[in-house]
Amino acid sequence: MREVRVRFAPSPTGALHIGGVRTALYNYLLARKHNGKMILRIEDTDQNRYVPGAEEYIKDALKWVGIEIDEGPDMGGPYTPYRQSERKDIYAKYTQQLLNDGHAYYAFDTSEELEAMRNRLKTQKGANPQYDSATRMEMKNSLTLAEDVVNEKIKNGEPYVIRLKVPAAEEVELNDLIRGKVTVNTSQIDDKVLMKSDGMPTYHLANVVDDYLMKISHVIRGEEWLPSAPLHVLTYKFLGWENEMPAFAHLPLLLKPDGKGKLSKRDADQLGFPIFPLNWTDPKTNELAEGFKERGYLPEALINFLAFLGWNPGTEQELFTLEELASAFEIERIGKAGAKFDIQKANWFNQQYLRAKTDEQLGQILIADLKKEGIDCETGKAKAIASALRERITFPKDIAELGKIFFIAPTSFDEKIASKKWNQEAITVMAALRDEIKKSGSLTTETAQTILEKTTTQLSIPQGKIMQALRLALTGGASGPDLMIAMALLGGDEVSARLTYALETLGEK
RNA sequence: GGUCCGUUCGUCUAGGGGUUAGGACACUAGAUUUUCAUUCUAGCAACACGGGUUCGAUUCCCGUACGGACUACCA
Repeated sequence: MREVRVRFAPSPTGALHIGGVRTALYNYLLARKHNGKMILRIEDTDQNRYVPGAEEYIKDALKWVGIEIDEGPDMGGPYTPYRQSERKDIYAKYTQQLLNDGHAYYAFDTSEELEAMRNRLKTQKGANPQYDSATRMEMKNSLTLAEDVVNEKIKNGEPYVIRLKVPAAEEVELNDLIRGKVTVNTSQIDDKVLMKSDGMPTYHLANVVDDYLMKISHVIRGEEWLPSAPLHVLTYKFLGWENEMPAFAHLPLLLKPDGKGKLSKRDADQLGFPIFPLNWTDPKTNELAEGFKERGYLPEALINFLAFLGWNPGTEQELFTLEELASAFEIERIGKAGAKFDIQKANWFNQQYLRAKTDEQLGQILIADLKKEGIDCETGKAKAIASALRERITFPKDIAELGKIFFIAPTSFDEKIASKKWNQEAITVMAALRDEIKKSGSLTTETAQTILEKTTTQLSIPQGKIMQALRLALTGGASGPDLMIAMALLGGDEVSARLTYALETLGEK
């Protein structure tokens, strides 16, 4: 088998979509599995859609999820440059070859003329409204115009494009690694523009030329390319590269969670989850789209989740590191059908990976988040809080959100719980408990438990009846970590102060 | 409209001519946790439809339906 060389070839037209991240991931996994190379190629041949900052964003996003690039615009490589706008003369050379061999031709039709042709054909039953073997002889091109007229037009600087001369009726076969044999008749393919009037190649030409020159072994890309893949095969043939043609694998699309159709930013916004890996500010609208990173998703969780959207190892293992994914990955195990994007599963992965962190790591997250709110927390305490909270967090920010109660006393109380649980019994116990705690000095998980037991037995009130009232008094809410641990973390003084405040505020009603 | 691609629980999927069609997320219930969460156990729940082929089809073939992609001097 030849050296595995794959490429991720995004267009810098905006933020990298989550689907693009998955495409990059599958490419990367194949490269890693076979000790091959991962190439980043920037496909910036459309000057109208170019968005400043997009290329940087793409690189940052790949870096964040852990996809490493072996060759690309920044680090270079044996087939430099890796930005298509810098390869114009290369494309010109091969376009000329195609022209010389009679596989391509000049076309001078204006956009109005093209539109008129399409409109005319649309009304005819059975006709494809496209520039192809059936229509090209009616158009203005080097096939219909005399040679000297063509030369004259070019000399005068008239705008022209170069089109591929697709044969009339041939079966073009393509063996897709995911879909198997795909056959298309050339009568369905139009004479695609290879070179635009601004001298830039189109995707169809640039992608074939670059994949060949960069010795790409596998083209793994989205399903939206499947219909034009036969055209690319044809181009390889015309260029004489049929034997070096890469293998193709067209990935199923990522679909919207509800309903039908492919996942769009709109759907994500509506359902309240990100679609870009990192924060992205649209330079046109100045609108900020929050990224998975900023939303609290761990890169390893996102990757694991994404990998399973359309692929699975065939075993029952669900949690995979990037390295494990790479060794388990097989193109043949990629599914054919589109996968709906289920953010709940992503959340579950995130929870799994977050919990796998140590108390130290979680404690550091807590310290950093608290600092933003002007709260200082020493590492020992942070670790203890993290340990108490670790089972109840999905996102890193949850630690500080839940842990805040250890630093900020409640100023208000959940009314529902108060009306249900703050009764005479509770008040009696709370008051007694406060007095006991005041006397006892320091508080540990064990002493808190002992004091609570002692107090409730003395008053002969079952503990279970007042636990929620106690939590309410201490935290203002109805849920949280183990109460004894919470009391020890708070310390005797703070506990009695909070009990006093609760007794005063909630009163006897 | 045309071309191409697809269709197993609500979702991600395993499987594959004879299976109690398996797992995970979500959901529901019970246990544990003197609360909540966690954890554990159980439950709910799927082969789009119609024809073939076959002793037998969810699996193979053909249609139909539905869905998607493409149909630009965008990628």
